[in-house]
Amino acid sequence: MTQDKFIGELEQMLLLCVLQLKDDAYGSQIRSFLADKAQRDLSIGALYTTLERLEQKGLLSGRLGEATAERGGRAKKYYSVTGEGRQALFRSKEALEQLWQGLALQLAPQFDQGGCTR
Amino acid sequence: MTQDKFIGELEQMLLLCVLQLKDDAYGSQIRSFLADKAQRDLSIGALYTTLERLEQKGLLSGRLGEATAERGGRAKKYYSVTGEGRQALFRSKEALEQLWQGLALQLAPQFDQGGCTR
DNA sequence: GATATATTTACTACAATGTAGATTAAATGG
DNA sequence: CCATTTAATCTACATTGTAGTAAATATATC
Repeated sequence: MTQDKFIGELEQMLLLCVLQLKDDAYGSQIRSFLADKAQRDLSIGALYTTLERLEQKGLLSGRLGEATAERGGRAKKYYSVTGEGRQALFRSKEALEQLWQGLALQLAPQFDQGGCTR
Repeated sequence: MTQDKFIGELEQMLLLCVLQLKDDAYGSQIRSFLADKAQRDLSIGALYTTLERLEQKGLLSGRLGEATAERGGRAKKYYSVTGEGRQALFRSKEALEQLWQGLALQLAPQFDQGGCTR
């Protein structure tokens, strides 16, 4: 076993969302944030399933919030990234950066498709 | 359907390896490159399966090389990244960068674990 | 205070990706 | 030709990604 396993891309993204949202990181906020910043629209189910898995793996920790909702609704579950989660994120970032090394420029000029070819 | 689907992290990495290796991008080279640059060791099977899928999705294109091996051995299959592949890579990079935005610094100071807690 | 309604999480099932071990293919050297 | 080397394919299963539906729980209303 490689011991330090890699995390999936969506998992990475959700960890980052939680970090960014700080004290306001719960389900629907996270979902909106992801859609807004990364143009990635998840269904409710997809979101919570992944959040749950991250918690089980110890990369996120969740605690139920008080019943302080303005309107109605069930209690929110607030998430925060654990030390292990931060480490996982950092490793993924490093790996990707190594592979992108010196490649950014060669990529852009090739973007000439996108529909109309004539 | 969201039309522009996201690719997995390993898929990203393999596409990047192929770009980096240019005219020398075939199985075992890619595998070595990945292990070297990103500390990610794949089994032979894991590698080729993913390469094959990328080809099927049109993100990679492969062509069999001549029988120019120095020693013995089967013909190599050389890969190159298609325009669609470059586009997919670019999108993933953009999304991740958006989410990392302004976060890099807050991460480093937290790296104090790693074994001894006392 | 019973019930409609809003907000949020949990459950269930399936598709796509990630992973590896064993096998096959094809070339060279003796 | 047979052992050896190099490389790719096959088969099977684990992990992640995804979504639809249901359940929980608060407020509003009459």
